[in-house]
Amino acid sequence: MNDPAVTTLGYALLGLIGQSPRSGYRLRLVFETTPLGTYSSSPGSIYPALKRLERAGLVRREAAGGGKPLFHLTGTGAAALQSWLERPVDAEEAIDREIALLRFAFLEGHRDRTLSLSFLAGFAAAAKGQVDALASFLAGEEGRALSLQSRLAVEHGLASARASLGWAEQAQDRLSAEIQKEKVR
Amino acid sequence: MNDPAVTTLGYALLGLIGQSPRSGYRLRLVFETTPLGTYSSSPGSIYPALKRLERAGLVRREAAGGGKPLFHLTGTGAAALQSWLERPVDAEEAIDREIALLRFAFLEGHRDRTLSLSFLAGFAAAAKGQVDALASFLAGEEGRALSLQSRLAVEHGLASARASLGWAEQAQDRLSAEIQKEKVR
DNA sequence: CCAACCATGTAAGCTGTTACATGATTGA
DNA sequence: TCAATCATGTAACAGCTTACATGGTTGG
Repeated sequence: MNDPAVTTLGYALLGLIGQSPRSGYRLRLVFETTPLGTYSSSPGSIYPALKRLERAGLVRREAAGGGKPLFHLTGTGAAALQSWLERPVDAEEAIDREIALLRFAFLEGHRDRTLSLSFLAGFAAAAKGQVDALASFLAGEEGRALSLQSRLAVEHGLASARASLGWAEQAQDRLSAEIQKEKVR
Repeated sequence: MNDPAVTTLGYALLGLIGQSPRSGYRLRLVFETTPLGTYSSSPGSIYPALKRLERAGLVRREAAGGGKPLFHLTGTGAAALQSWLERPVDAEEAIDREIALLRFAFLEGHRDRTLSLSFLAGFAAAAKGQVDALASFLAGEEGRALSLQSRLAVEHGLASARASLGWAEQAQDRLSAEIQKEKVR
């Protein structure tokens, strides 16, 4: 993590709050009702995480017009989110692709769509790296010594990395197309 | 987990020890040099995990012929491993497929290959369930409201689940073929 | 009025991470 | 002899999970 004090759950919260200010409960519901639920979560993790973000000065509770207080990003919080979003895709993220995908989803908040495109390029490169690494592991000495089922298990990783690679290429096309349409309009 | 006291790392260790007795250091090296490294690890997690398994009576240190002591499975340990391996693939494992794959790799230890085949059938069904869930999420109200990038992020999950499904079908064929060959021989 | 949902928390326990510590053995 | 690798740990810290606790509001 860029900011050592912020976990993946913390960044997910920052990203959601960045989309629109919400209460703790609303944030919890997002995790409960969307595929974002992978970053899990129960009151026992979300509320303390929000408190940490608050203590770190990344979010602020603000009650607008007599309603319940909602969480808003502070300047520092927006900057922390931004720098997390712009981090290059590393090898770790090529293996555990969910975190990278989370970043991709939140990258949409930015006007500058080229950020998303370069993210996809980096993601594709990382996926390709994983494909190559697994393929050469299978072709190498250790790989050839594997039993059928261990080999199949590794091949699953390979198939999964290939799927990610294919997805990234297609996503680049679709995003470019959308950018073109926006230019024309 | 079946046994509440055993984590994924614990089962990975049980599986490896079940393949062949090893020292703590050898076990660590496996994690450092193979794709199993996803279940991570540093001395600070492996040694305490081994100690827990020992305390729980699932493994035993045994020094054969004056060498360094190696970890062996106890009867209880072998039973715990077995029941973990035979657990049906649930929805959670369909999302986070790595744990399921770990079980698949270790299932090879069993003579009875039909266990592996039924595992693959269950895995395929779970993957299909994920595919359907994500597809209907995208087709539903919430899905249609998604921005392009959020939609693409979910589609990545879909592509990944489809890859798993395809892999499982192919794996079933290859495993069946191998079983046929064994019968003939 | 009562159930369901809104809304926010705390506490115990456990596991994993990082970093540090220690000593034996082996090869150049 | 000195560095690398073998080999096994401990300690501090932090985060997540589960379970429990509390009270307001709304609809049938």
